[in-house]
Amino acid sequence: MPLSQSQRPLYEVKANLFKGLAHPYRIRILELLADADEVSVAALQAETELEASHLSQHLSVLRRHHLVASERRASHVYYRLADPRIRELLAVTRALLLNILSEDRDRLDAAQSLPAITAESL
Amino acid sequence: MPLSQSQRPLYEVKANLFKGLAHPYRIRILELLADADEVSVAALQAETELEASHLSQHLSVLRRHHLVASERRASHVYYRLADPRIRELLAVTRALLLNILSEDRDRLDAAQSLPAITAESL
DNA sequence: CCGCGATATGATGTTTTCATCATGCCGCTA
DNA sequence: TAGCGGCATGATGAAAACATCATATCGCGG
Repeated sequence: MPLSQSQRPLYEVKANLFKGLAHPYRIRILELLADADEVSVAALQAETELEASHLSQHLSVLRRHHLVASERRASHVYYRLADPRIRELLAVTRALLLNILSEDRDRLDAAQSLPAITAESL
Repeated sequence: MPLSQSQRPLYEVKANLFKGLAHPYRIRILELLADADEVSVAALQAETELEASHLSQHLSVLRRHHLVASERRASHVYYRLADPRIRELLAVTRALLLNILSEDRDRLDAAQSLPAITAESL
């Protein structure tokens, strides 16, 4: 029997959580859910333009990682974030990313202000 | 030419960041760095018990994702977090994880308080 | 200047994840 | 209850990430 999540070293569980987040479509899905509180699969499909079964697989990954919860009402299924802290996590990530990207841009700008590299300069 | 990070859709860049975090050893490394401000490769190797080149590859991944910065002094190389917000990100993640795990444990406890499943009961 | 300890890079086989397609299940409505 | 729309699951080939080993670089002491 594999170890249950709660008796594995915490850094493994953490890495596992990040694996759940490590795909562009899944980020998009989570951000849609973060903005809207509750979104139907049909709406997600419309927004993401993913093929139904492909979307469904990503939703399944998110469920497996306990990042989203789903509820069936009538013939539609609605998803929402499993925990409000996920919103917080996304927000911190965005802030971090903006820091990193702006430093990148600075480096890029600095590089571009240098003289161009030509065949002769080598 | 591939798109530079800063001109790609943000959700791709975000997913990419999470990919950088999506490995147990890399989490361990980041946590060691988060606690200590600056750690030499030799110390990281001692703590993680990784083979040198294996550790070095993970450090290289972390560098590529701009999560850590390194500096060589004398014959040793020292690593530190590239941005203080990474500490914040790890903290939020820990908090989120504890929420998720405690809910897991609740479900587990509830399940264990039910009568056992036996061959006869099926 | 040579060799050694410390770290990094490259190449390769293996495992994991992704994308796609086919198929299955469920609840609604005719 | 038959059939359809909405969603999920399973199987398969392709792509990416991982682990391991061999090799390369860099600084220092001898």
